[in-house]
Amino acid sequence: MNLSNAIAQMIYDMLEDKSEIEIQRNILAQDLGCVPSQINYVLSSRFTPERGYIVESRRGGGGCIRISRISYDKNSLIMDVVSSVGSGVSEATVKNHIVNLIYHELIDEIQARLILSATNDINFRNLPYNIRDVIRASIFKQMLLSLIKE
Amino acid sequence: MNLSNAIAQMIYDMLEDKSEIEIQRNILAQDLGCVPSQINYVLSSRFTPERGYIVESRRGGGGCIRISRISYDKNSLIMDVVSSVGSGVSEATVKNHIVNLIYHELIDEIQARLILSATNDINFRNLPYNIRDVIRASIFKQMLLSLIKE
DNA sequence: TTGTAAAGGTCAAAGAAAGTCAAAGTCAAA
DNA sequence: TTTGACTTTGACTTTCTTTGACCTTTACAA
Repeated sequence: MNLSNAIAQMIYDMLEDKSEIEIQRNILAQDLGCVPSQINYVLSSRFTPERGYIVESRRGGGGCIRISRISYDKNSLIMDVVSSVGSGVSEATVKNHIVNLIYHELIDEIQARLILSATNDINFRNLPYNIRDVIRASIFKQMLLSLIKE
Repeated sequence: MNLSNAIAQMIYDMLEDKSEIEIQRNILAQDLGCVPSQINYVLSSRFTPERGYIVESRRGGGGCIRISRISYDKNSLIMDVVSSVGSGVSEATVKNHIVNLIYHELIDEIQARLILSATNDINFRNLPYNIRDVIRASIFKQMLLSLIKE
């Protein structure tokens, strides 16, 4: 297990029973024996809006980082995801959306697996990269739309 | 016995008592005294959907390859479909399979809609015809396998 | 009012995996 | 003997992580 995953896990744990936590970047980094900017990396790669998190911070003396979970209106979440996906989307971004959709119980594990396997890069092996993301976006959106079709 | 078979055998052995393993490509290659990309060759030639395997991976520091095996007996009908789909499949054929799978209650309505929208030709409109069926076949098989994973 | 220390932010380079692809090699069957 | 499927190899690519140098913002004391 790499460092970033460990840090992420620690933050997930802290968010277990609260919907919002405040951390001090330098202190957390010191506890973990890592460089402070690593915390930023973890936050920007894992605690994204796609996954349903908001990250805010305040600099200067007494500064801190606040991480909170967003709660969505369920009915419009899927449409929000559809419209936030542009003409192309990476595999990693799809994964982020899926994490959030599962969290909000809009899809179950099996449906998540179906979407992930349909959008997996393995299916596009022999296509040029710029086209892969376009096809993936189309598939992802079609699948999401099929979920709300009545 | 050639190298590829030896590698495959080693992986089969590791999967003997677990249904899922994680390996590190470079380490395995080093243990075996082969080039890392040989592992990819073995995986893509032998650990295929038709044979009931799902292969996933993560790059970068701490990256790894996860190989999971599907149990044949439980869902032999789905596996039959997977292996009857060749390297390419038409939209119409997918539909026929779906009807059949629903009839046998192996998938529900929502799952059927997900599969149909993922394999819909609309997603492949800017691809040449000969490629469409290949991509569709890959997606269809990956999705079916994901249903019986675990 | 201003200077300074104490936060956090940004970015790019280096490192650490895995993936791709095509050329070359092997070998058995026609 | 040729052909074609399968295998082996290695150069190059893509993705993700780690690190550190430098930047910006803020609170507070002088």
